[in-house]
Amino acid sequence: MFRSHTCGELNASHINTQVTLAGWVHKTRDKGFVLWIDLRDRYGITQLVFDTDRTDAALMTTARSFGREFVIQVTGTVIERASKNPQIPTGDIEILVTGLHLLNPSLLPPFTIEDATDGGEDLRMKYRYLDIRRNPVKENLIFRSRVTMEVRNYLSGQGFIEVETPYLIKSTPEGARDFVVPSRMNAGQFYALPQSPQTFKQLLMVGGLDKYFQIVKCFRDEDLRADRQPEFTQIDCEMAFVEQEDILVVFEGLIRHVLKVIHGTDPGKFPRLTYDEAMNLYGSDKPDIRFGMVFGELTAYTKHRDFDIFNHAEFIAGIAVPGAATYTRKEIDALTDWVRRPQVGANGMVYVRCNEDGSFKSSVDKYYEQEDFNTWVGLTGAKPGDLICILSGKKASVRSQLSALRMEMGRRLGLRKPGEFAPLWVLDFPLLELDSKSGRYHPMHHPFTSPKPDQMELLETDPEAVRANAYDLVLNGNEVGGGSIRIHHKDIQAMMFKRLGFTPEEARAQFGFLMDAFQYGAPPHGGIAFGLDRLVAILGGQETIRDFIAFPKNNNGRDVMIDAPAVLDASQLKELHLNIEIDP
RNA sequence: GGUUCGGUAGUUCAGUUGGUUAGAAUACCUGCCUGUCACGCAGGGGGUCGCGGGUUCGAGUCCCGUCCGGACCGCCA
Repeated sequence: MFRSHTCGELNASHINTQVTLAGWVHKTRDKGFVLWIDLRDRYGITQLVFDTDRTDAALMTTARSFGREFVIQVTGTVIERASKNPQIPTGDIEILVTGLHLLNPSLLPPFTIEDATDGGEDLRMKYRYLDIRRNPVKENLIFRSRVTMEVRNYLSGQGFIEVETPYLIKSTPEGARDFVVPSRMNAGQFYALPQSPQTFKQLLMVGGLDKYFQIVKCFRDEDLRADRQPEFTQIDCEMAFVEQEDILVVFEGLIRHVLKVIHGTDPGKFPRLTYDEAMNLYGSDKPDIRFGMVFGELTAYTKHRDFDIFNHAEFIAGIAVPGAATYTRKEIDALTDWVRRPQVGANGMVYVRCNEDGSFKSSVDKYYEQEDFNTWVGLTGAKPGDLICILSGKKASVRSQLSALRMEMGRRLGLRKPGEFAPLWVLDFPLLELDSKSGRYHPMHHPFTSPKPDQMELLETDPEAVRANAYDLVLNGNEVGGGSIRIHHKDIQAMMFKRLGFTPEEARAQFGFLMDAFQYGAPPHGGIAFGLDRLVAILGGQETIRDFIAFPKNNNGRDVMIDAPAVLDASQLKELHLNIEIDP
């Protein structure tokens, strides 16, 4: 028996029992006459004690020789501490050690194994196995496991079955870039790793499985972010014989179940906004609705004076930042610089200070009258003490810039509270987007998404006006899930590919298997997929998903621990029929 | 592809206008310490200032290039 107890479970009720523990030497405190070792494992820390009165001298010498992160096994008696530590669960007791066994020594770790480690990100990733010993990372991984378990519990309870779909599939030029895998047995041919199991789950519906889910790795060869990894996990779901409302109800239930079990909270029925409403109110299709600052559109109320910038702008909108009227000129200038950064891209910012006495101070005082400001106050919902920030320009640009400003001010004012969860559905997404570079339409969700039934003919006359049976689940300003009711008729799917610029031959080559399947009694179906990494990070109140992934990749898609990706040796390349030339 | 911040002791960082022997904290080592738990006290070791080039009497500091890391824009059906 390696251990009789863990390092987290002993307390006063165990006093006088003989125990065997195993774990890592977390910290040693040597007072000369007495020596303590904090022994750590996954479950907690238990204090070992050695002293000159009660401990064999040789044993004490051995204990002194142990360094940080040595793995040891100890036997001893649980005794009451002379001075207790109320900070930790095991703080009432300690182990008077009678036997000591070194299981494995350790090199000195390159950073401290503590909650507030001195290690930087890069170093922690290189020695991730040490990083995982730290509470914050360990707790996140345990948290993820709990969330995943609850997802399985809920979906299983709803009659879903988990089916695995293949990882080695076929590349398609649509959407994100594929990771590809060369085929040794088929010279010159490549598999692609799935960006999602989309077509397979639809085929499972044709197969009659009715309610499917899978917690599955997906792969996208695109640039990374704090909340984006090249391989990530989705909760992938599909149902047959459903319409949109059925999906919303089932998966709203999933999120509410998880929130209830994990956090003991229930946000109630989720609010719903159409895409158009979300864009008008928040300038974003994934608004954080934990706070207000909704957009006031001022375009029609700014054109009657001599202010050229507004007179020439396509779109003018403002938000009322609560309590920010006290901002100094310097602070407002800094804010203006912030929105002018290339990442935001505004040309400038007009402000109106709404003073407590009802007067206004604005950067456009010489062009506009008090009555104009009163109109703007009405449109933005500003209160005395607020600062109205106004951006102007192209409609799409102003929306994204003002949304960025809104999120930033929400953050600065502490309105984006980590423990608060504000989910909502965003519905009725546009089916298609015009790609300005290629001049082609591409699907906003994916090419299997069904248009609203009454808008089929618009597909030819006004494609951008067509709305889809597509929906996103948004949580605290993040898209955590998205899905749609799919096309299940071959003819409609063919028409969609045509609209997207596929020739019939291309459509057949890439998705013939799907359209064939649709001819054999495909049921109406739809589904949704949740980004598990992001969902877990948000539920855990954190911004970055990396510490919810055991072995994440860095900004450049590298695993710095195993040093991947790496070059292949010549024999391996030959076997794969590959001849590599690197672009200079 | 781009913007931006950073790279100095094992680690996290400071380093002024370019000027003496590059500092602090922490970690580590040694000694002391009768109840610690962020233990304390005294002492000690520890540096190719990412790399290459340039300017200069003199470069951690300025310039150019490059590599590495973080955040972001594009991208992510």
